[in-house]
Amino acid sequence: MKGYKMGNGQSRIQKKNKDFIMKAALDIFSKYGFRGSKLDQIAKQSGLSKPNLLYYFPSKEAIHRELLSGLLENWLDPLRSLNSEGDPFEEVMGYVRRKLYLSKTLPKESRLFANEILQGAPIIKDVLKGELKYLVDEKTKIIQKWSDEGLILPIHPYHLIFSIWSLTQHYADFDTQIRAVLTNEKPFENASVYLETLFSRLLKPS
Amino acid sequence: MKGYKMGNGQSRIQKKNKDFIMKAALDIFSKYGFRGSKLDQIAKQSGLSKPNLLYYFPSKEAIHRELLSGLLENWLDPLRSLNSEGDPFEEVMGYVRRKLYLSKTLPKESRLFANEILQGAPIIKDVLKGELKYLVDEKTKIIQKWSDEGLILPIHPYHLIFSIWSLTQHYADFDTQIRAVLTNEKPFENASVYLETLFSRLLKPS
DNA sequence: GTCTATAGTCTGATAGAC
DNA sequence: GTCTATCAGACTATAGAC
Repeated sequence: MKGYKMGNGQSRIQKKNKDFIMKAALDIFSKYGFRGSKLDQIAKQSGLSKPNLLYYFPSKEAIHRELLSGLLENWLDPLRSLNSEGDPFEEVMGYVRRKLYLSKTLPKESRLFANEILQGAPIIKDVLKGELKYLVDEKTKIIQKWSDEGLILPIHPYHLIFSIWSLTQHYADFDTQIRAVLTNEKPFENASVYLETLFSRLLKPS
Repeated sequence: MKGYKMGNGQSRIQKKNKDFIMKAALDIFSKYGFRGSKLDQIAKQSGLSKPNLLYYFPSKEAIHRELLSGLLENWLDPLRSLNSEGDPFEEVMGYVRRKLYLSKTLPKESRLFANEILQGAPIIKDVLKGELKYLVDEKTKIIQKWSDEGLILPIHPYHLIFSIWSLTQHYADFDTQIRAVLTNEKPFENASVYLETLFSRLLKPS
């Protein structure tokens, strides 16, 4: 086994250590943002020494960029699969469910994204104005059509998308506040039921 | 006029400089969080020298704490005035309108709050678990009663509050993302109409 | 009250032994 | 590949002149 290389030219150990670093970096960057995060913390959290971090990555910024770019695909995919051929309400609700699932399973990634946006999106601004805007423009056309045809209630398609983003991501991003208020409940389980009701009343023709 | 003191023992100039500092600090802290913000930036932004900042405030942390505590009253008040004697839908909608107005007029304060929550609320956790939780517990009882009596549609009162928080604050906190997608629109004006529709369909008995 | 100068600490990154 | 040692710059905060 010794000397065995992975497909991308990295040994098992290299891959494992890179994973440790990425996991630790996600912990720290998602909490404190880029400038508030220190390599010392990430080193400690990952169990590696600070110079060793910089053996695997050229700089602090490189770690941060790699985290963000790994995140973006995950973030855009749920909207991509909204299908113009499907049942209108189920398609929108499917998007809601996928976004809520992301918030539940990847809350730190959600907070990393939130931190980036709060700072004015210095790194991903181009993606937002390009790929994201293009995707939203496409999908809102579909929603507008459904709305015009009476398959769902009349709705502002862009703000519908924004409300899906806000309602689902809130459970990850403001987790601390929600748990401070809800002491005896599992937030995500009731959120799931609540959002079904909300979007049903918002969109289903009666 | 020379030597005139304000009621709290501060001269006009002192008050004015403190204001400059607080305004600059809000700009910086709301973007980068506490640890990501540097006194140099705040000094430059406020037009004062760095040692002069520390003449008015004992430390960087003191500036941050004063910003947060000044914010909290603003943040809790809109919920406080939800009145059990009023018209149920109008009372909830009034809360939505007040929160959206805060997001529109104080977006930086909203992002300062978001940053504090993302970091696990190290400073205001006690307020969240105390004052905020108490307030939410009280108001959700009122909403539950309205719901039980059929004055509004059946609803999970806590998640209704969360959805009001998320939908209104999103327009301030994720402003960068929204403006990247919506290039030809004034977000807050359409948000106002959209949220009227959303909460009307969600709550009004038909 | 405001400044320059600087103390003392922290931070990202590098050098070099093993 | 990983470590110890350390550099150069940045950071919060203080001292002391004016």
